[in-house]
Amino acid sequence: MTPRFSPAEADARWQAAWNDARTFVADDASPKPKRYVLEMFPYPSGRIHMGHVRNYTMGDVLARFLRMTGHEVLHPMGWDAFGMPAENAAMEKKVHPGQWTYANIAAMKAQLKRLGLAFDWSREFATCDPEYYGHEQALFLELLKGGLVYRKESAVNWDPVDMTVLANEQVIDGRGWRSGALVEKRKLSQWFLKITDFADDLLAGLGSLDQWPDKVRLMQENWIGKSEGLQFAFAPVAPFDRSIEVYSTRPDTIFGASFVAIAADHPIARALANANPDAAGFIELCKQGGTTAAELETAEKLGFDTGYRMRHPFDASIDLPVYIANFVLMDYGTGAVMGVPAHDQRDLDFARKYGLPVRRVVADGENVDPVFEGAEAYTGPGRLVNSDFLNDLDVAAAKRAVIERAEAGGWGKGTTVWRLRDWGVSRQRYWGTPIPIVHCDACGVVPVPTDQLPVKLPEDVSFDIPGNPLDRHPTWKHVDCPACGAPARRETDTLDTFVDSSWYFIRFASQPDDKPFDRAVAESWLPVGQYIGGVEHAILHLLYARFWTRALNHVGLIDLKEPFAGLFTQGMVTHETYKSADGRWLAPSEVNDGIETATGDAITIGRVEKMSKSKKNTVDPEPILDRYGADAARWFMLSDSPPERDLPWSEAGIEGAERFVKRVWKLVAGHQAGRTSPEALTRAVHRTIAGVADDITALQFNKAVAKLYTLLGEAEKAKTMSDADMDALLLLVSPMIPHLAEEAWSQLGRSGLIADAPWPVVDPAMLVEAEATIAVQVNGKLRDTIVLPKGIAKEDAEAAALASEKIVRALEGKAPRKVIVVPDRLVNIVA
RNA sequence: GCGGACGUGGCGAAAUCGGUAGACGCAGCGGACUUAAAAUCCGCUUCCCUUUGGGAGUGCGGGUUCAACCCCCGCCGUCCGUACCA
Repeated sequence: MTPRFSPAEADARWQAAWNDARTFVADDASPKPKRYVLEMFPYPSGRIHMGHVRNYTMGDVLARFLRMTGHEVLHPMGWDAFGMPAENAAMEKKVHPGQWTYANIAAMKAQLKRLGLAFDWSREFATCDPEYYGHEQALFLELLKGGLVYRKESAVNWDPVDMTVLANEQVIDGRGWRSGALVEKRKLSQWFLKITDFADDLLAGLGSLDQWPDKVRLMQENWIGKSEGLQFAFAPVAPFDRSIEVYSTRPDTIFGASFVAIAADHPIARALANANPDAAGFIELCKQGGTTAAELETAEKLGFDTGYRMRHPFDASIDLPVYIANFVLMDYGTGAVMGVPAHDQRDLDFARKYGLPVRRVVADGENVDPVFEGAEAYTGPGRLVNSDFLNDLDVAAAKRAVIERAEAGGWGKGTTVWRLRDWGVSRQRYWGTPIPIVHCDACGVVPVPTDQLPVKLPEDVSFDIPGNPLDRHPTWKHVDCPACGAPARRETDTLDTFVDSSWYFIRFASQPDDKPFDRAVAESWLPVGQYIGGVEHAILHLLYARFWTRALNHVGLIDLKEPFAGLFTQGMVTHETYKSADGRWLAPSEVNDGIETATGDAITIGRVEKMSKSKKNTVDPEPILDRYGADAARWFMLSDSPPERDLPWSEAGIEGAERFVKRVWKLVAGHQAGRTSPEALTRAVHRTIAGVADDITALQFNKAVAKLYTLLGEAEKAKTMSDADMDALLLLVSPMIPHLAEEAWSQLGRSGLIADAPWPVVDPAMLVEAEATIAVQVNGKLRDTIVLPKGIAKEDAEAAALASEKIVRALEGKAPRKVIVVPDRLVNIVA
């Protein structure tokens, strides 16, 4: 045995061995039970970061463990390779986006390989490969045929910096999710996917995802935003002559209505603005309001009385004034609401400001007073009061009654309104999947025939000026119509990159040349058993992928609705932040022992935060691998913090991990064949086999790590260890520190790769202990512990406890009034 | 505002069903080895009291129970998500 383990030499050697033996190549035809482990594939920025290391290490441990426990495991890796950064690089560095992207992929792949991840690299692809996006174009056309794609002129979110359209999901606080620029509204002809067709099913499906975090399910539920209510028309009071459609989830409170409010860009408001400068001024004022959370919270409810009056549908004697109000949104519901101040907080604020009636129509306990006094609207349950034919009904029954009358009278309809909008997928960018459509003056929209796919991106493009290079390319868009042969134009928009990531997991499972995937093979792997990634994709990617899978199911391409059976969202890797004496952020490498190395000045240590370039608190994985090796880095990523929580990176932490790796090697190097273990050690080994298996299955790697530390400590103390126990220990650590495990396995003369060895078998007899340490309490306070045979009778345990000297002393002569015995755990004497 | 998660030593954290709180790691302290240091190994390490020993202790205040980090009620704090959604 070599006295030292040298990762610098051994890591690469074992990585090559796995590669040569095709150890981690998944076999579609395997008779073993199949498992699909997937981590969210990375954007090829050029360098991996610690977040990648953590993410992929977790998936790797699970994948290796599942292989060891008899599964055929699919654990693939690829690249989410289209997107804006490549175009930005093209502009800044005068390099083609493709060249930049593929160079980045090569660099990142080399880095990932150094981690020794058990990936099936034979299935690797990048979404910017023409093969991949060609198949994506075929799928797009299938969805078009299936009626799930349409084109519509609509107001879209325009990002003026990236010069492209954004989906609703990609606008955060009114700003582009990538550029951070304030989003503008523009009218454009856009391609949409009918995600709203599946709104109900996407919502219902969340109920079946019991291996997803509740948090993510809730976020999706809120995003889909189902609400049920009544949409109805208010009739005008002459001389006004237009009715107003409103939507309300509380039609039961209709007798409490005291005004109608319309959005600033409601057609009636705009018509009025043309005639009335004051109204126009007010509308202008509304538009100035900010959209950030803070601004909205403090924004005052403002209204403009149009002078119009609407008739109450159940009481012709009530006229409701029509206001233009700044809190009503045109793009939700009908852009108009009925105001019921007593039972809606916004309406109440508004009514108090403009002196409108506030009438109670739902009883708050005993309080039925029609004059509502409070400052907080009552939104709880209760029976209806002051409401004519609704009186005494509860809220739900009253809703039904109003909807029924509205429908019978023909002036309203029970309606479900969704927050979810159809997914606009057109992007005015170059580096994305070309939308496979030709526009012909005679034939209109013509799909590119399947045998002409892929529609490839042209190589000769320039990024000298902003805008879409495809649109200004001299020849690319000029083609003949596939239907009639007349000169026509290609669609120059490309698909949102979230389309690319909506089906890559299917392509990983099956990748024939002639079609996007083979249905039977794909179905044999899917759904993904365990999907691991950041919670930042809780809505965008995870909702789109769920939709896309349903869409493929809908057009008959796959028998699958939910792509990801299990989801795990891991925490971030964080690090302390440092600031210099004059307030500059400092990188960890610029700091030594509280001093800025360059200047010798004392620094300020800030909070522990997510690693980010702007705060300079990143740690590059590559030098860590150089210095400590892959196993220590992997071990640290799994240690201490529960995987769903943030992991604070520290130099001391990685050194601790390295210490563990060295200790394991030392144990192996000192191992002598043919000896025996003390029974306690063998018991510990079996306890640990069972415990670590449970912990890995539950993705509680930190607990598995703790158990392995304990076992190692016991093995070190024992001084002598059987071959079987030695092997078991190596097998247990092998998913986490595979390079050392292989090296030890080989040097101990074991045959084959440890990666191919089965998980050790637990001997249940070894889990049964002969004795139990029993806590003895007096009045609930611990006074002694006694060791008794396991399964001892309650009376005997009680007698042994009462015989304890410490207990006699603690009782101070008092007689026990009651004794509680929990078998093999404790005796509590109440005196 | 609404929704959710969380709150345990100096730090990251364990505690499977209401049953010995703090496993394991980091940092720290003491010791061994060494000319010395590093590395390594051994020991200690929740806080308080003078000890054999005792007391307090899981954000705060109550409650249920023989027994509460765990269940209930009310607060406080931190983080995340989200929004004039009618």
